[in-house]
Amino acid sequence: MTDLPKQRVDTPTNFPPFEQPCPIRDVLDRIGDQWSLLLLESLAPGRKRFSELGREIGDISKQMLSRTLKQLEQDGFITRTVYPEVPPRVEYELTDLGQSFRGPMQALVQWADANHRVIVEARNRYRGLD
Amino acid sequence: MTDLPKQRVDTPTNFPPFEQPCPIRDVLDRIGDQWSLLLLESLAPGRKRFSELGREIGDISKQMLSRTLKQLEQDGFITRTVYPEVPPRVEYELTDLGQSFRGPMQALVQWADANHRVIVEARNRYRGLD
DNA sequence: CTGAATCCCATAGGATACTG
DNA sequence: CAGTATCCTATGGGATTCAG
Repeated sequence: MTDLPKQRVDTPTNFPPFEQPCPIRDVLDRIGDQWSLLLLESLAPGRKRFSELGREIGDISKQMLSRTLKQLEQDGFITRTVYPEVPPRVEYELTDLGQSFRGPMQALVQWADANHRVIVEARNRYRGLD
Repeated sequence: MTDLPKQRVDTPTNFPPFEQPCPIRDVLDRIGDQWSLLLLESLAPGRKRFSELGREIGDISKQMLSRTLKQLEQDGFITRTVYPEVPPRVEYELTDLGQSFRGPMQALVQWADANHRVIVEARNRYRGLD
């Protein structure tokens, strides 16, 4: 029984609460994990099957691959199609929602790619003046 | 002594490794945490001080506020200015790098805002067919 | 092959108390 | 006010094993 993660309405903490649970945070909490973005990227070219995704990502465990795909399916980013064959085959594919996400995702990816160098330099500079 | 997080080159796992440590992942690992994006958003309008940010975010602990700001500073997203006054005042402000990040960030935020409803519906639909 | 279940550890992140 | 240090819990996520 996978009880879905509750919405963080619990402990207020030492700063006075301010905004209601916002959509941004809700979305980011889901696709902000270690693998979601990578998987959506991998699925961008087209439908792929389980192990194919595993190979492409490289260092993801089967467990996390499975979990993350399920999350993405639940949230409506991808579809999961099972082919009742002898060695089972399952294919994943972006939904319209998933496709529509490619825009902002690409913006992010491109920015990261373009600015990675600057960031690394900043880190090194920071370390330098310890 | 805050030893910086190492680069995940350790255990290969059960899938054969595939890509070298990529910039995307490196960047996302940093701004993909629970608070970075929120803070960058908060700082978008202009420079703000520590407690001001804390109040705006609402449910962030002082500790995480401090840590996250330091991370963002290290990576060159923001600057930290200390005013040697009686009650100390510290202000944070986006750097050029931080500013340049607003583009992709806004894309993401707007998408999240626009599609949150659809996602929530997808989740509920999924729960329905248990 | 595609997962689910179990075990286990490392880390994120909150609470609190203390400092300059 | 703006942090830092300490402690502690919850969660993320890998490894391994089991199942259809």
